[in-house]
Order: sequence, then structure tokens, then C-alpha cells
Amino acid sequence: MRPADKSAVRHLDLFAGMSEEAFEALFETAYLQRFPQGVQLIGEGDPADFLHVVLDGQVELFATWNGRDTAITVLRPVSTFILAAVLRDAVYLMSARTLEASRILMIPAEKIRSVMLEDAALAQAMIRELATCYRQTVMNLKNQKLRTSTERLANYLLRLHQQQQQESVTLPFDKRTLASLLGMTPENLSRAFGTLKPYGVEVNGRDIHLTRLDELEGFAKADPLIDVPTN
Amino acid sequence: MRPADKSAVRHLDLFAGMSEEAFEALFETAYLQRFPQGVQLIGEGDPADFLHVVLDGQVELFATWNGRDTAITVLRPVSTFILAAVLRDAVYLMSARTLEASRILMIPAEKIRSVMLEDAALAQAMIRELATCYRQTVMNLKNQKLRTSTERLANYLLRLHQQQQQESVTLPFDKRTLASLLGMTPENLSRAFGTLKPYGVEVNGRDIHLTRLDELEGFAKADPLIDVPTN
DNA sequence: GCATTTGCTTGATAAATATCAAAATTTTGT
DNA sequence: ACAAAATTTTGATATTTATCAAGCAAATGC
Repeated sequence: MRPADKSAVRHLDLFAGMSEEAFEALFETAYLQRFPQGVQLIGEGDPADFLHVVLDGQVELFATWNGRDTAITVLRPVSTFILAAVLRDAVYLMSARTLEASRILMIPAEKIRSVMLEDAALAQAMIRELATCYRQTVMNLKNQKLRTSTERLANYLLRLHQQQQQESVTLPFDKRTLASLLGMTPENLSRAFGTLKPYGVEVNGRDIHLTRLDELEGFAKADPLIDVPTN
Repeated sequence: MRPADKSAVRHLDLFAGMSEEAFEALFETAYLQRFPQGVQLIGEGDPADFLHVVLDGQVELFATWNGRDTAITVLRPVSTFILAAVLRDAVYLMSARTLEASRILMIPAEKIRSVMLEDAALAQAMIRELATCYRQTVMNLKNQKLRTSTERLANYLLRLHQQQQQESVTLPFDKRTLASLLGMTPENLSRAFGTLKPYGVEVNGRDIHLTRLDELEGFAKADPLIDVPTN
């Protein structure tokens, strides 16, 4: 493991406020693992033995039922998953797989729970982190229940644009994954892009040109109570 | 306020472990309010000034976008809402309205945040509570993304049955609200009940007879990773 | 370079869900 | 008890979304 990794973890909101000793106690029990693309890291229903930290690569959280599956979110460096199951000493509600080759830090769940009882700053950070995750999931749910698939796509593109600050945005993963994340089939994603063409959305593989931003914004009706500024 | 109310609040998971002094400090700043049916208690986008506790009645959390609205959850005594916004000192992501005449305890958000910094047991309870809320919302999202509306209804009825332990279950609110909660229109809910008739679902106003439970279970395919045992 | 796989798109069709209008039923108020 | 209001149901239709099949295109392997 590189020193930069340790520093990156230390600077996560979750761990930044901890005492040095507590952090060391946590960190020395952790271990780093490399995974190729397409590996399932954890499965729904498994006991939560580790808190995972994405140091490099991309990880998809997804869920399955009755033969169907759907992406819930995609994580990039540096972020943790899945805290809630670890804290509740419960089973995972979601599975995780790498979307690209990734380096993942794994911290034993038991250690997280015990250190959290002693380090008040960590406990407070946990509260902030959980509250944020909860709120993001509520937004995700609102997005699903209140919008059509094309509206979800339009808002997704606008968020990408806000992050990337360029007229041409690049999708961070393949369209199949995007479709699943947005709660639609790949076929429908393709058609939704077509529907957005009159609003200045020009597709070129993973590169999307957004000419006529105002028109797209008019269609999307972005809402700070649904569309997370980050991520 | 009745002594029983104070006791009920004290026994909430969230407050049960606190020191007596800390609880008193919190409780003495709180005040109780009565609301008739159909009153909006808080609105999306408002700053979170109070943690609310439902002591009596029923409260619907719902969200709005672009003229549409949807129920996210319905709360019954004794439970709190909405913790995450209070802890993050953020605006509410959901609105709340009474579904029936209700008594609500309101605890100033600032007080919650300051007491939480001093009482470690409260902080730990917050962590457990937030993790639970988060997980419930993930389940809610999975329910929406992975199931059809009729499947959601079937699983909802089975959960009601598990709670009420009777062959005939009673819907806790009107069908319009249920439809919204399940993410469908009232018209479709009506038709979904029709679709479930072959599985032994007999509707009589708010009373639903579940003859042939096994058939309904076969259709519903309940999953502990989606269908919350409580609530 | 060419074949093969993989990912994406397109078309035709089906299923799920929403909308609109009206009828039927229940609840509410007096 | 009865009129009025609100809720629920039903029918007809439109929209949204999914499925299935085929075609196209870009990436991959040899």
C-alpha cells in the first residue's frame, strides 16, 4: 500500500476527525486488495464483515430480486460502502461488483464498531455520513417515483455537465449500467437519448454533446431536493 | 402533556440509553402540539428546525416534483421524523402531513445537535436509528425498481397480515394513500386488487380477507432484504 | 486483416401504467 | 333520513416501459 492511500483514507470525512491512535488502530487491521473488472465483492444477504473503501477504480452497488437486478449507485474513489450494514452488524442489502479494475481497502466491521465506541469524533462523523447516505437514497427514491425515465436521464446528464464543466460530457460507465442505474432497459435508454435530441443532446458513443443547455434544463426541471450536487 | 407521553418518548430506541440529565435537557425544550387531520406539518425545502415525534395519530411523509407527488412512508406512534435533516442542519427532503388527528412532540433541532455532542449514548442511538432508516429506504427503493405494482401490493398485504396476525387484515389508511405509497394511481390499485383475486385476496372496503395465503405468498415472493418486518 | 465477440441501436409488439370520464359506493353533514 | 361530498371502481384510451428479434458498429482476439 502506498503512503498516498493512507493519506487519502485519513482525509475522508468519515476518518478525518479521529484521534491519531484510533485511526492507527483501525488502519492496521485493514488490508488492501486488488480486483480485476467484473468481480463481485459482496453479495446481498451476506453478513457485513468489512467496511470497504474504494481507493481506485469503480464499484457498482446493485440489488437483485426474482431474477431481475438493478443498479442502486456507482462509487468512485475515495468513498466507503456499505456503512449501515457494518454498523448494524446486519447482512448487506446490496451486492457490489467492480466496474473496472479496482483497489479496495477492507476494514474489519468489528473493529469499526469497537473503535467507534471509543472515538467520539468518529461517532459524529458516522452520524453525518449516514445522514448523507440516507438523504441521497431518499433523493434516489424521489427520482424514481416522481419522474419518467427520460426525465431521469435529462437530469443525470445535467449533473454530469455540472461536474465535468465542459460542453461535451463523458459517461463514466457503459450505457447498460447507466440504464440500470436510471431504472430502465438499455433499449429504452437508447430511445430516451433520441427523445432528448430536440433539446440539444447529441450522442457519440460515451461522449454526449449538450448544445442548447437552457432547453435541456427547461425539460429536466432539476431540483436541489432530488438531484444530488455531488456524485 | 401526560406522564405517559414522557415515558413513551423516553422508551424510544433513540432516547432510551441517554442519561437522565441529558434527556431532561432535551425534553424540557420540547413542546407538544395537536393537529387536526390533513394539516401539513413541514414542507420540502424548509430548514429543519425541529425533530418531530408522533405520539398519537398518523403522519404521511411525501414528496413533490413538477406537480406530481408521492408518499414515501407513513409513521405511527411512537416514532420520530425527520432525523437526518435535523442532524445535518439541512432542509427537509420530504413534506409531512397528518393523515388523522395527531399529537406531535417537537424538539428543537439545535438542542438535539448540542445534546448529542455531550451524550455518547444518544450519539450511538442516532447511529443505529440512521442506519435503520437508511436501510429501510434502500429496501423501499429496491421494492420500486425491482417489482411491478401488483407485486408491491401483494407483499404489502402479506406484511400487514404478519403484523395483524389475523386472516382479515385492515388497511391503516385510505386506498388513495396506499396507492401513492406503493407508487401507483388509485385506479391501478383497484385493478391490482382485482389481479390478486385469484390468489385469495377479497376486498371489502378497508378490510381485506386473505384466503389462500400460500398462493399469495407464491405470487409475492417476499424477501427479507426488501420487505421490512416492522412498520 | 478478418473473424468474433460485445455493446448498442432499431423495429415490431406486448405488457404495465397513467389518464380521463363516468358510474357506483361510502362517508359526511345537517 | 337524506342530500351532498368524497372515495372507490369501472371502462375506454393513451402513454410509458419492457420484451423479443434483428441489425449495426465498435472493440477484441488471433
